Formats: sequence, structure tokens, C-alpha cells
Amino acid sequence: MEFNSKDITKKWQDEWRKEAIFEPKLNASKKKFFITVPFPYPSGSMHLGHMYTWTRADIYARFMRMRGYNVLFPQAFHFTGGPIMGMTQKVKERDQKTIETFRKQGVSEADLNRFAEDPKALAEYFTASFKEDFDNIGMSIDWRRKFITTSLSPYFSRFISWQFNKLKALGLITEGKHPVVWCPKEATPLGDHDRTEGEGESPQKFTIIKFRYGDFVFPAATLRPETVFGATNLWINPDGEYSAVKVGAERWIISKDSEDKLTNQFSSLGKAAPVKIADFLGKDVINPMTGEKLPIEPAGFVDTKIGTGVVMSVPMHAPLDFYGVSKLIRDGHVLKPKKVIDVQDEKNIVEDSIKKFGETSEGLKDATKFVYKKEFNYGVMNSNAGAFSGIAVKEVDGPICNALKDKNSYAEMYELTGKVICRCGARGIVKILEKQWFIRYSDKSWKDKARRLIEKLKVYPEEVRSQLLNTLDWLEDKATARKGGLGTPLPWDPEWIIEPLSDSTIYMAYYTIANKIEKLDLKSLTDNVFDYIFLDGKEKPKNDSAAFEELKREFEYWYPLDMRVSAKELLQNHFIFFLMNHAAIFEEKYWPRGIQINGWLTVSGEKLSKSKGATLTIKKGLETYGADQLRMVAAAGNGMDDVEWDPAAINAFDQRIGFIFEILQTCKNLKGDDKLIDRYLISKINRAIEESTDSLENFRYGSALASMFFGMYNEIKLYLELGGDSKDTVQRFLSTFIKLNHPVFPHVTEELNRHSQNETLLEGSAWPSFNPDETNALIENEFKILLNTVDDIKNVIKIIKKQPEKIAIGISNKENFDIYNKVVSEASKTKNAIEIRKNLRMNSKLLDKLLKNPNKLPEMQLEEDLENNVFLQAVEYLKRTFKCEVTIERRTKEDKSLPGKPSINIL
RNA sequence: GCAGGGGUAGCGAAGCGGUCAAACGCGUAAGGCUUAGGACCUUAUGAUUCAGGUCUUCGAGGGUUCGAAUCCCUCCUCCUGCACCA
Repeated sequence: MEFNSKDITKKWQDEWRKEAIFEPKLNASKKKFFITVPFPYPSGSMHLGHMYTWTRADIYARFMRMRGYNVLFPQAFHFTGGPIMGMTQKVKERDQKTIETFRKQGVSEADLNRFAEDPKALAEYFTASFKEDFDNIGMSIDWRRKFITTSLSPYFSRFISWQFNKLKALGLITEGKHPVVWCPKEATPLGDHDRTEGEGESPQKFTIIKFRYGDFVFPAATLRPETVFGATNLWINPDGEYSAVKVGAERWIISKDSEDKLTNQFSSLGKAAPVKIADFLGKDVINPMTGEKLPIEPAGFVDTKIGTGVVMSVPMHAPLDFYGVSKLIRDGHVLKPKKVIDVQDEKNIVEDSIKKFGETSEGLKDATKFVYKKEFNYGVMNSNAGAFSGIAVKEVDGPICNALKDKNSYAEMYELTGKVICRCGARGIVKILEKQWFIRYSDKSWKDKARRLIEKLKVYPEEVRSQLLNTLDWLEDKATARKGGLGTPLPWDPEWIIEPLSDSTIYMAYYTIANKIEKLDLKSLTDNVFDYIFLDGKEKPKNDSAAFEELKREFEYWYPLDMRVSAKELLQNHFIFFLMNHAAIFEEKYWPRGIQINGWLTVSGEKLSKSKGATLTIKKGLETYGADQLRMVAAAGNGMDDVEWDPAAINAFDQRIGFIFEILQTCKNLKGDDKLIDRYLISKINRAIEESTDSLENFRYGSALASMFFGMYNEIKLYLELGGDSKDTVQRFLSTFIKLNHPVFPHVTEELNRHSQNETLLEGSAWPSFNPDETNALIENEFKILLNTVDDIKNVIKIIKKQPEKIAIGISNKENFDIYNKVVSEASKTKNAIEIRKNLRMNSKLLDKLLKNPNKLPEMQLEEDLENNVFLQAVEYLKRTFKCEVTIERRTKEDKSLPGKPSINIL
């Protein structure tokens, strides 16, 4: 009988659906397990890269189902934000690449026309396409709970409104201003993906210190306000163009180049009038912190494009300033440089660093970096810093800025960390958005709560935990709404639409009620109702109370979320928000319990992108390879490793499954008795159960596969080769193999299971249990010795280059075994060969040999009889392998035989 | 720049203080099967030796230890994220 794994896929999918196995019901007597994957954007066809993460989740869902859990694995779709609108726009503009991709994926011209008109049509088309692909690849998803986001889905929108009202009531939403990278031509924020140049560049805050000269203010922009105590003078570029600008009641002198920039950052900026900067040279300004008079000096190195074009000179802490000031002093100016920061072991850090890096402009730049870093990390303010003396540089920024504010000498501005060019060609600038809604992720007590959550969380792989905790440290407030795109409006300010990373943080709770809530009257769903359902709100809603009670029971049964599965790029954004929002809104008992982070599926080392994805769609993959075959790819990775798409590996699957099927059919005819090899195989079966259970549980699917699939396959082959022929053992093997592999290869294993006269579905059947009493390390070890000996014999035959007539294998004598076992027991106490020899007090060649290499001390006890029997029972196998007479003898006197290493005589 | 994670055979990887020349998979080679190819089966796949031996490797360099791919330090290099962008 032929076994075609592709033909049976649909059959079993239908069977599972018919039994509604993926649609779990509340069952208080059963442990539940709730697992999710972040919802996808249905803005194109699903490709193999998508499949990777979902398959990993599905394997877990099926694994837990077999272990007796009531598993909920729902899936919704994200319509919020730009991706879907973006695609619509591209179709509308007839973007060639997009149109081509869609056509390849089988989108008709009529559909394309609909997409151009309506983002919803596009999203719904691909939602259906995703769902179909999910089903075809065997995802055990509960589709009753499917929903979409945005105001297109009023019930979900209501839920999001509740969430945001809740955050606001908790004081976690504020309104404020915010610097963004901005395209002046398109008048929109410039995200990384909108740039042709300058990815990763961001606004950097500069402190502006106001130095006054009469009515004028010289605003020096600096990254290091703490050095103000050591300022000797100001620098301006004598060849630069400068202007006087009204800022409030003040008149600022700034470079002409910085006018535009500041216009976007200061709403109160007045008209600019050019000034002759040379007129100010040599005039004295007042240092607001020290009251000292500082002269304005010329310097060609001042870049009028950076900051305000006015620079504070701090020679003892800035190599460039040191260089300039030294020159002035040589020319007879009276300037008195002073140090305000001390760093241990660095007396003259600026001078030394200039010597080290050289006086070229490149060298001075490097020296500057070096000094900044050193002083920031290790510096302490000294007595020249007055009240700030003794404070570490790291901590002093805030207090000094406050002091400057008190003296009305503080302002701030932003500068890009590098050049940014928009796709439209315009050069990006920093703009301060004056009115913007924020989630206060910087809130310290909120972070503390989140920290507690993360410490209790199960994290796979474990390394991810420290990354989450570290992310908390730098996490700042996040803008949470914007003016355009799809989404749910902010309930109190509906001009603003909640952005995608913010409306996807606690929606897993919505899954628990998604299949029931839409039957209720939308109008009845007040915030009080959600409070009642999710937060145990005191106030029991009056209308429809039975229905609400039911929702509450569902939530309380299924929550918290047990596992969230996703790829590594979401870790420091989505996951951190997801965890923080749960910490803020839900009671501790409903905090998430686990997350899994995986890598990507790569092709020639690169992540599957939209363009590559177009050719590696699920539909194509299913046609070419089959569902279980694709699933095997997802099971290849451990931890956060990326997995390379390797279709060649799929051969290994078909071939081995074919072999298992063959055994399944022939094993009925077996009639043998139990032998040592049966005990060996039973022991190995138990090892496979133990190992693969542990690996699956920890999302180490690559290891699980090596054990339960490849490992078990190799063991049954060995068993049969060594003459194993017990029907019971083989059937035991088969049923274990089939069950262990079911989470990864659900279709094929159901088929194999049915062929073994088993009428019940594997889905829902019990996971094999590990029985330590059936393992036998001694026997396993002896079979390993047998195989090693076979290798040795082959090796020798190769060397002597002749077909042997007879092979005599000698098992070592009792005396040797005794010595060997004594060494083993000593070696369990100490690995020190000298000590072992001291403890054993005996002379023996064997002992010398065993102790020769302390790295290779024997670790496992051996039994003479067992070794003898294993070889005796393998005689037929040995004869077959070497095609000659083979004898097994016990050696009474010394020959080359050692315990665990029989002697070989080839004649 | 900051934070986190990696660098092991031709490739993907396992091992994370002691039977490690390195599981498992892929690839490659030889033989078998076949009209032939594919598939499949068997064997080999660090170097050297030619009676089961020996030597050398785990990004580079130092250190700790009887013993290090595994622990510590320095350096090189790759990947991920750094927010209004999903």
C-alpha cells in the first residue's frame, strides 16, 4: 500500500472541525491553556515567514491539548494604522511592484479595483486568504473568536475605548509636546521606513544656556550643561551669518542657519533681523551660574548649522575648546581655564587625549568622544561646581538644568543625530508637536509593577528576560494617537486615532468573550460593564445581567493568558507594551504567564520580505511540499535562532514516514520474544518521551525533533537490524512515535494512528508518560559498546585490507571488570587520578591505562555477564555485517580485552 | 551610541566544567538498485597512521583549573531592537 501524505491532509482537517476539537468550552474541572500569536496585518498573502511563528504556537497548542489541557488558540486580525491604507494607496497609484505581486497571488482585476476604492475590501480579502492558509496548514484555531480591529468593528472599538478610559483614569495618559523627525515638504513625521537616508537617526536634546550681553541673549547649545562652571568664553564663527530673533521678550543672537530649525521648535519665535556679528567680538557676556564675565571670541571651527551657532567654550573638558583657547592664550588673551569634573586616574584628560588622538580635526573629534564618555561615566563634579560639588556627572544633569531654569537661563532644542533625507527628497528636520497624547510608560511605579510581572513570567528562551528588564530602564512616554489612518478614536478626543501598538496590548482578554459579546446590544456595553467583566467591578450592571455574568465567567476561566508567541522584532515594543498594560489594568492574578520569542525563517540568510514572500506563499508551499512537510521547517529552530528555509530537508520527512508506515504494516507478522535489544529499545523509547516532552515544553523544537523523530527512527532501525522481532515492542514503539510526533505532524500521525487500528483521534488522546523504571542506562551503554566495537572492527578490516574469515571477540575477565568498577566508583568522588591511585592501593596494567588520561576516566559501571550476553545475542547481526564466522568468548587470562572494550582477533 | 543575543566540521546546528572528532539533519563521494536519471539502500566524509593508535580544532588573544567549546578578562565580527514605525 502506498502512503501519500499530501492526500490525507484535508481529510483530517475536516475530521477535527467536525469534532469541534478546536472550539473549547468552559469546563471548570479541566485545566485550561490559553495561547495567542499577535494578530497579523492582512495586507497581502501569507508567506512561509508568517507560517513559522504560527506553526510554533500551534505545535504548542496541540502538545498541551494532548497533555490534558483545555486549550484555547484564537486568532484575530489587525486593521489599525498604516499598512492596509498603504497597500490601498499603492493599488490606487497602480504601483507596478504591488500590482504584480498581487496578481501572482491570484488577485483578480476586479478585486484590484475594489482594493483601490476601499481598504476594508483589501483587508477582508486577505483576512479570508490568511484564514484559508491557516486552516490548510493545520492550525488548531478557534475561529468562533475571530475579530478585526478599528471602528469597523464597533464592539472591539468599544473595548478599546474602555481600555483608554481606564488608562486615563489611572493617570497614565498625559498631553504634552514631543519632538519628531519631520519632513517639511510633506508636513508629516518621518519614520525610519520613510527615509532614503538616515535610518536610525533621531532627535537629540541640547540644553540651551542663556549668556546675556546687555539686552541680548547668546544662547549656547550644549550636550553637557554641567561644564558651564568651567566656561572661559563663548565661540562664534566670525565668517558666519547671524541674526537677532525675538523669543518672547528676549532678543537672541543665533546663526542664520539655525533660524528655520528653531522656528519649528519654538512657537514664540519672532522675526529675524541680520546682525553684524563682528560687532560683538570681544564683548563680555555673563555666565548665569557663576556670574563671571566671559568674552565672545571667534572660532572657525564653529559650525553654524549645528545648534544655535553659539558655543560655550570649556577648555578643560573639550579638546576642541582646549585647542582654541590655548591659541588665544598664546596670542596674549587672558583666559583662566578651570576643571570642574574629576575623573579618577585622569589628571589632564583633555591634554592627554589630544596627545593620544592627534591634533588633526579627526583626532580632536575622537578625543572629544573619548573625554565625553569617560567624564560622563566616571566623572564627579569638583569644588569648582559650587553647590553641585561631589555629585556624579551622570546624575547632575537634572539638578543643573533646574538651577538654570531658576535663573531664567535655560531652554532646550533638538538636533538630529545625523542627516535624514525623506523619500520625497526633502531634508528632514526636528519638529516639536505641541499637542500630543502620551501613554506614560516612563512612570516609575508602573515600571516597578511591570518588573514584578516580568520576574514572575515564564520566558522562552530565558535570555529574553534580561532584555525585557533592560528595556524598562530606558522606556519613555509613547505617543499613542495620531490624526490619520484606521483605528479607534480616543474616546475623549475623537479627532485622534489610537495607533496600532497601543490598541494591541490587552486585546487577548477580548478573545475570551469575542464569540459571545457581539450578540449583545452595543449600547448596553458601558465602561461599567467591562469593569464588571474584567475587573470584578462592584457595580453589577442592571440590564442583561445574565449575559454579562456569562462573559465574566468566560473571562475568569480563560484568563490569564498562558503563552504569547512571536518573533524577536516585537520584543522591545509590542511585548513590553503588552506586559505593561496588563500590569496597569488587570489584577495580578490575570497577568500574563508566559512568552515565547523566536527567530525568523530566512532564505539565504535573509528574512522573508514581502517581495520574497510573494514567491514563497503558503499556497505554493502546500502544493509543492504538503502541510506536515512545511510544519517540519517550523520545528527546526531552538530559541531565537533564525531557521534557513531548506526544502531539501523535507525529503528526510517523506522517506522516514514511509519507513514507519512499512513497519506499521509488517509488524503484525512478528512473533519473536523479548531479548536484550527489546529492553534497550523500551529504554530508548522512554528517553525519547522524556527528552521530547522537555524540549517541546521549552520550545526547543529542533531538539525535540532530533529526539522524537530522527532519534526514534534511528533506534527502530537499529532494533530491527540487531534482530529485534517482538510485536509488542514494535507496537509500543509505533504508538509512542505517532503520539510524540503528533503536535508537529498532525495529519500524517492521525493517518498512521488510524492504520494501527485505532479509531479515536490523536487530538485529545493522552501524551505518553515517561517511566523511569523502564530505562536502563547499563543496557544502553552496553549497546553503545557493541556499536563501538563494530566500528573498531570495520576500522581494522580497512587497515588490513582483507575480507576476514573469522572474527573472535573476547569479553574481558572478571578481575578486570572489578578493577574497572572500582575506578568508576572512585571517579565519582574525585577526578584527580593521583588521588584515585592513592585510594585504590593496587598495581595493575588496567589501572594504569584507565588513569592515564584524567579526562577520560570511566563513568559508568559495567557488568561482565551483561556485556557477554549483549554480544552473544548480536552474533547473527555481526555475522551478517562482516559476512564471516564470529565467535564471542570470555577471556580468562589477559589479552587485549578491556571492560567495555572487547578484544578483536581477525583471522 | 545604548541594550540584548550569537560566532562549533562544506552548510544548518547539538553540547554549556570531565567518554567531544563533536548528537541530529542537509550536502558531498563511492558502491548497490535501475535501460538511464530521480528516489531508495549501504558505506565514507578534520589530519595523519595503517590492528582498534596518534595529533589538531569550537571567532582571536590572555587567565582560572588536575581538566575549558563550556568559567573570567580584552579584542574582532554578525544579528535584533532603540518608539509615533508596524
